[in-house]
Amino acid sequence: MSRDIIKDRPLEEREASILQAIVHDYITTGKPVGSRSFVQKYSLAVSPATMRNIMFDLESLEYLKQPHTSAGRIPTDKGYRFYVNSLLDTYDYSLKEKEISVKEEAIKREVHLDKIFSIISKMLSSESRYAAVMLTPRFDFTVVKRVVLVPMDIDEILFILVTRTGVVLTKKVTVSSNLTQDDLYCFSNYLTGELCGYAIYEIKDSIFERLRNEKAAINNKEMALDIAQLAISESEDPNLHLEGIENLLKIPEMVENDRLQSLLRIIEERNIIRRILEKTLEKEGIQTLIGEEIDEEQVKGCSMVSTTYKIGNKLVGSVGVIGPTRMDYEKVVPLVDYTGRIVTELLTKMSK
Amino acid sequence: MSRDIIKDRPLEEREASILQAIVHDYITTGKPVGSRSFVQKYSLAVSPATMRNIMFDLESLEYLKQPHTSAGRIPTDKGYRFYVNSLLDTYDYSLKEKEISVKEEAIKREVHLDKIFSIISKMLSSESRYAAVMLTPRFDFTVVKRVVLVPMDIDEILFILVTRTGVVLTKKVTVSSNLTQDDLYCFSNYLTGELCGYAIYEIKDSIFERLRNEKAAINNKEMALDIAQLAISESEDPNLHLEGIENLLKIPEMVENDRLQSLLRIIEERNIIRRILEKTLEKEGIQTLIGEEIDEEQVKGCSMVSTTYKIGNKLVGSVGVIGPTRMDYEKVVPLVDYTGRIVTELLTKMSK
DNA sequence: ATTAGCACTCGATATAATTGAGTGCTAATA
DNA sequence: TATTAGCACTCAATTATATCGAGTGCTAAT
Repeated sequence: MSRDIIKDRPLEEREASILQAIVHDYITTGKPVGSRSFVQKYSLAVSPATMRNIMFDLESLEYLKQPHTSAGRIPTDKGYRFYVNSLLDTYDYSLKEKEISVKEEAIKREVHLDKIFSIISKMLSSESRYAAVMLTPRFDFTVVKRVVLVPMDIDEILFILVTRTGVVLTKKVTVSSNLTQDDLYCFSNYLTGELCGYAIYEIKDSIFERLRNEKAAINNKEMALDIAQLAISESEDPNLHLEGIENLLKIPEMVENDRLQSLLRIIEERNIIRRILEKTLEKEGIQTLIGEEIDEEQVKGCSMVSTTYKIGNKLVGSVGVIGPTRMDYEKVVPLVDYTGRIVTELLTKMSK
Repeated sequence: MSRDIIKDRPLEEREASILQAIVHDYITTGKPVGSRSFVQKYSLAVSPATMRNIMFDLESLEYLKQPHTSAGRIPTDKGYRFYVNSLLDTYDYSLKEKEISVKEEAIKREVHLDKIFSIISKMLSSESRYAAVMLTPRFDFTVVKRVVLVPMDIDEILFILVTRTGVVLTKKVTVSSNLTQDDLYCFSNYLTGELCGYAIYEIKDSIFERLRNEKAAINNKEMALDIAQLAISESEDPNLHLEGIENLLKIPEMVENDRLQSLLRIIEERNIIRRILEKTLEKEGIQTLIGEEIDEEQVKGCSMVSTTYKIGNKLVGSVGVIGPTRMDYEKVVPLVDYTGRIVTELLTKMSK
């Protein structure tokens, strides 16, 4: 073993496996790992002194650190990173399939994406025992399939927009002039004809304008467009789900002193998480952000495991878990991966 | 002043006003109120000794208590109760109108009750700086106004049910046989005709059964009924909104040691709150539950201020605020009252 | 390269001392 | 009779001090 202090070199095999074990131990117990108790606990064939030497090396290489001089070692972000990377290399994702019971039947009949994503997030948070986060697809990107107007009252009509994914937008619109059933039927057909196949954002951006300048074959075209435009205008996308914060309150280290502040900011400033998740959209697949790798001043001592999901071949959102840096990655990583694939499958099936 | 220890007697005027002041002081500062500092702070024309005598009496009467022998006094539940009752007597609810800005425009076009109640709850929690709770009307009680079936795919149709309040239920239903536009139009009329005017629960309970045994004037009546029944079957009412728990995390006394457990239980076991709120439905108007008056073992050190709201003349739900016993009742009571009236107004308007 | 031995560190825990805002009681006063 | 001044007492909170033990780094022997 080289006692030379080199800041960066590949780990020897033994070092690597010991580092793994240390990180694992710390994740499960939460107590700094000391040399003596460690060799004892795992009945290792080395003396505490040797272990100390190894640990010293790992500390020089910045995989471990000591909370204070006379304490055991805990992983640094780099240590966690090493651990997680090994996991990622070796993991067999094909397992785990049955662990979650997705309420597919209920989801199949649901037409509000928000509800669906709520169900998924709740599932993920309760399964992981951390907080689940989910960035939902921008509604603006979904493609219109059909528009239906339904009379509700003498001066109110219901605007229904069905998208290609099966998601439905419904809004009430108040109109001044009296419209007959036939008028509405005619409007519906006109709007469906003109808007079908376009994404919401295209419609907002240019289609409306074009249609207004066009000559149409129906009476009262203006009114039909007014109705549609009003209903679509503020198609809010809250597009961030955050579920199961209560789980984080059960983790002692998250509640302690200043860490609670991090937590509060996460809850309140949802934009922080949104920003983080949006960044993960740049690359497909599972991603882990450990401690300081989360590049937000406000958030300290947290990690995030997330993955992207797709509709067909297009990345549309991501879903993941937020928890303390000392997170059970071994359990969470495959869980998140699995969830991502479920969502992809679900959405893709819907949009066919 | 009678130094006799009588367990219950009406308070003298001075005692009452001092009790008021003590409770108020404790609510704002959170520190036990001591005799010396109290007379000092408010430049009262009595000596600390006199104040001690009065406080002693108030303690004998169980309006105040001492956290420990050599500390100042804090209110008991009975003390808070006295304070709140005086507030209720004297309050001028007519103020406060403009303090909240209700996003009426957005709400008007919203057809999903859940969304509307979400907005209201969020408003209430951010305005009160405590957690808002809201029990929504049972969807089962709402009355059907119209049913519309819309084709979505070759084997999928969209079931839309408009209720008298303007709330819309939408569900996807998969059908085996091919249905034409005309079929659906016919179904829609049939279902509207038969179900209109009935409440969902009636339909579930008996109407379906009756219709199945009846001879109908349309083809494929069975299929129409199947569709409707499937869509309505699990008309979930999550019917409890809980918003702004993060506010409670900012209150030191809620985070401390065991109190956090109460909080966690509130979040996780939503049934607790549901139970409490359901009880408030028995009586119209504002209600306050202080400390132990909340008859749930799990919840300690919390108070709830709630009020009922109506559709027309019928009590349908309640809305309120949960916070620490040391809550700013003076602010919260009229706020909750106002919110309740807003909701009543809103719903009543919708259902006309 | 490994290990035994040993002095040293320092957080955690326990114990004692100090402080200060509070009390109750009593006797004098308005 | 109600109020007040005076005084001894209480006790949580703070500060100071001692002890313990699991941990370390270093050195010399294996």
